[in-house]
Amino acid sequence: MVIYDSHQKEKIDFKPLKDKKVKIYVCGPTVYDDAHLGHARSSISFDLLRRVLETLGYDVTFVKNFTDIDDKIINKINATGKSLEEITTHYINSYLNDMEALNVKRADIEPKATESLEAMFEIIQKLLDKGYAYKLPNGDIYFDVSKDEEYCNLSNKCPEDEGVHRVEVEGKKNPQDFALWKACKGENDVCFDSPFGRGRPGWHIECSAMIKKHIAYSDTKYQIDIHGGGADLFFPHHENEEAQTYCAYNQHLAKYWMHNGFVTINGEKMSKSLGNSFFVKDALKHYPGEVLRFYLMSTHYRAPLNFSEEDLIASKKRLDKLYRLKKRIYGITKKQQDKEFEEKLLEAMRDDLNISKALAVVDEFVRVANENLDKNPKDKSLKQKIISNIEFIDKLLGVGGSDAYKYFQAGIDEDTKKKINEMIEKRNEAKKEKNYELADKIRDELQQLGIKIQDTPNGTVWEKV
RNA sequence: GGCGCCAUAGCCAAGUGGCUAAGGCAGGGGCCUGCAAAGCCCUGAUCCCCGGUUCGAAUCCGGGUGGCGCCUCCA
Repeated sequence: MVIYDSHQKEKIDFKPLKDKKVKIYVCGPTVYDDAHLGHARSSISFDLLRRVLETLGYDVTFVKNFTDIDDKIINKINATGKSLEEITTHYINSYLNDMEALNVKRADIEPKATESLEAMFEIIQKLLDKGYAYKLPNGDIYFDVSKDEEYCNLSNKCPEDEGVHRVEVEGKKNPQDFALWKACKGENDVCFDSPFGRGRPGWHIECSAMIKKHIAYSDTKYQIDIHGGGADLFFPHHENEEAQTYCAYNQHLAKYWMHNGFVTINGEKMSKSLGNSFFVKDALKHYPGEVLRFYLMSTHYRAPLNFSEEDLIASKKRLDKLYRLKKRIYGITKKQQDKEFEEKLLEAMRDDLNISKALAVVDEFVRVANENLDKNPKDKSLKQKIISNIEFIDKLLGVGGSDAYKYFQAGIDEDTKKKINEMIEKRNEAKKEKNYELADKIRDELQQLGIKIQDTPNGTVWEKV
């Protein structure tokens, strides 16, 4: 496996810290709102990584956190009058539902920040003891970047002079210093007890703590193998995580850093502050999760993906072809492994998740399979290989696993299905009597209902347009 | 202002020094079909511009132009 490391800025051979074990931590969402397509893409990107590693035989431990305490959540509490728990539980469930629809595997561990406070206290205490952190008179605790010689080596993105904006707080030693602990700010704040007084954690400390608590090695140069997240998290979030962990434990945080590119709309980053968010749950009203997944993963994970419905439709047509092939071999249950195909697909994906190459391999497989089925419609061995290959595609890429008929008939209720079948029956009778005028009329009627039919050797089948 | 990323056919998108620049969508032609649909076959770009390195560059270097991101919460 070769992956692109954001820190070294090049593709490098992946070698786990220990044996065949791989520990991955991905920054999950802050749960104050529904997931948008950007969350979906990030999730799918790292889901692909996980699937490839697992298929390669690695023993993967995958952790994705929920940030369930932060300013936006507090704002929501104050705006709605609901409790923290109510709000975060609601959005966590919503997120998990969306990701399930996108066929993203659940993480092995899904820690919440509010349940990892002890681990944060430990890090903060160590940083205070070692002189890497200082407490202000108001109770806030800051990380002192000037004490960390390695600060900024990870992302290399620290501004030398004044940045455009920065959180200004009275008493901070350096503008770049960031909060480890924020003292309670009054009635409308959400606060927890701590050895440093009541307050709440800074954002960056949460991830360092959850990593330490759940998966970190303590006897290696790095705590985990891979740390992932959106490209916007590289600086300052990941830089700060690394600084805290390194200064507290004298271990680097992760051996490999991976960052996914953004989903953009009209070329601009999709984000809540820009007001151009596109929620997953809304997209799911119009397109099946699998179609959405296929579209979002069809651009390499590091490149930006400019969302367009036109491209999504084009992408769906590509997936349709896989399912039409699957329909052609419907009913076959025996499998015959096709090692050559699996190796080809895997080879593409193990090159830093080269999805374009992988999908080209899938396209070629579909084309050749159709060609061979045209020539030898009864070739059992061929059909068994096709079944096996589609299963492998599902395992590795997370698409193609649905029932082929249901895929094309999604969103059509039973009554309508019955009606469609009756019309097709009538048309077939008309065809038998060579009453093509009537047959064509029925076909037109179906077309008007949004139903496209195909006469095949196995009878007439239909699809929702 | 600091630090980065990107620019390949109508659209999406691989390729990072060398056979005829992958693949998909759309378009055109054909086979198949009662006609369709589906499927299959054929069909398209010299790679943003200028200069350089090299026997040889879309691929490396320099300079432009254009787009985007991070530096503030953010996947």
